[in-house]
Amino acid sequence: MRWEDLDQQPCSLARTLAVVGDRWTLLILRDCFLGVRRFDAFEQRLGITRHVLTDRLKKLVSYGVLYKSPYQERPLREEYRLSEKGLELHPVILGLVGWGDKHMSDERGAPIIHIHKSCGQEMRATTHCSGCGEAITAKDIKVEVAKSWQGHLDDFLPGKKPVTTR
Amino acid sequence: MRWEDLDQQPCSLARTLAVVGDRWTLLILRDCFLGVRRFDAFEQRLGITRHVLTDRLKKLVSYGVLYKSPYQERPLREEYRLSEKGLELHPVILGLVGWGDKHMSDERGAPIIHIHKSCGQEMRATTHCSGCGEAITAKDIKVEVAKSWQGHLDDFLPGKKPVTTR
DNA sequence: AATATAGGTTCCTTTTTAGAACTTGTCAAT
DNA sequence: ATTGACAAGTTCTAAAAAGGAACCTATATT
Repeated sequence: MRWEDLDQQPCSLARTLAVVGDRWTLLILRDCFLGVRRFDAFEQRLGITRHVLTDRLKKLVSYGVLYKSPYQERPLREEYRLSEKGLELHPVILGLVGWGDKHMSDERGAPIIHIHKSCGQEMRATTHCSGCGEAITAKDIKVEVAKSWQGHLDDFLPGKKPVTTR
Repeated sequence: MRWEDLDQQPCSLARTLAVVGDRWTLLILRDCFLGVRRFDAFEQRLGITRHVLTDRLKKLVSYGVLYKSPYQERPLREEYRLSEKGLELHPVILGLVGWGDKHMSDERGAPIIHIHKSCGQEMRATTHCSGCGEAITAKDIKVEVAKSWQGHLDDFLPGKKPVTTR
């Protein structure tokens, strides 16, 4: 599979990765969520090369995750801000941070804490079913091909029981 | 910043990306969650080159996200399975899929649906505060440096109010 | 006239990835 | 006994992406 075809794949995960699935994009978005908006600020904080940064910002703008907003004229200078679509990536960031807090921390623990403004508590993100509101884990979910895709995706879900050769 | 240093960064997002932040790893993990376990199955489903697949599987095993489990001897054959640590990446996958379902679908809608086994309903994932249980969005959260890191991370959070030059 | 600033672009080198062929141990068929 | 198939790799070369440094443009400041 070539990378440029990823956003045409019949899989929402693949299509999302076409936008955020490279080496740098999620780090750029992390900084966006922390309030970073300017080219040189991203460059200095991330140690990314200018060439790659230009390319990633362009891509994020073209997908509508960020938008450019002028903060001065003469000479025109623009900053990059999260769109509504971009803000909706926050659960992904929280998920990655939460896993890292738990599994990748050293003896000093998590470097950053998240405070839920409305209840004031330090929080981690938990994932719930939109239907019943209950918290879920991987084993609580099963997947099926959507009706509108049946017949076009038959080989996507592997056989339920992987064949054990003996 | 070089990629190999990412898992030493004082940021849980960066450390998680050291494990899953490259072009292919999350697609491999998607297939793991769908029940794929064998080298050649990953290869055929993803169209990934064998060289890169070998490397990514090795890395995932070394980080404890997958483990190898023999399914035959003579010749020894092993399959790759999600560890508990790997299963805990499910919220990340659900977050990415959910965003793609909403923002990257074509006219046929989401290809795959998720069913919450215990309530039987088709679901999307929602993200909640572990403290009060309420659903949250990006704007409901603020971040702070953890006490154990104060003094070592002062420049990580940018100034609250980005300086507007005019 | 020289310097600084923000946001790039260009050029060259190094690292990754793609694509295809080759390897190894075992079994089944000719 | 030889040939072929299978699973899970490894090894090669070529192409694509990323790293690193210098250069560019418009404006404002010294």
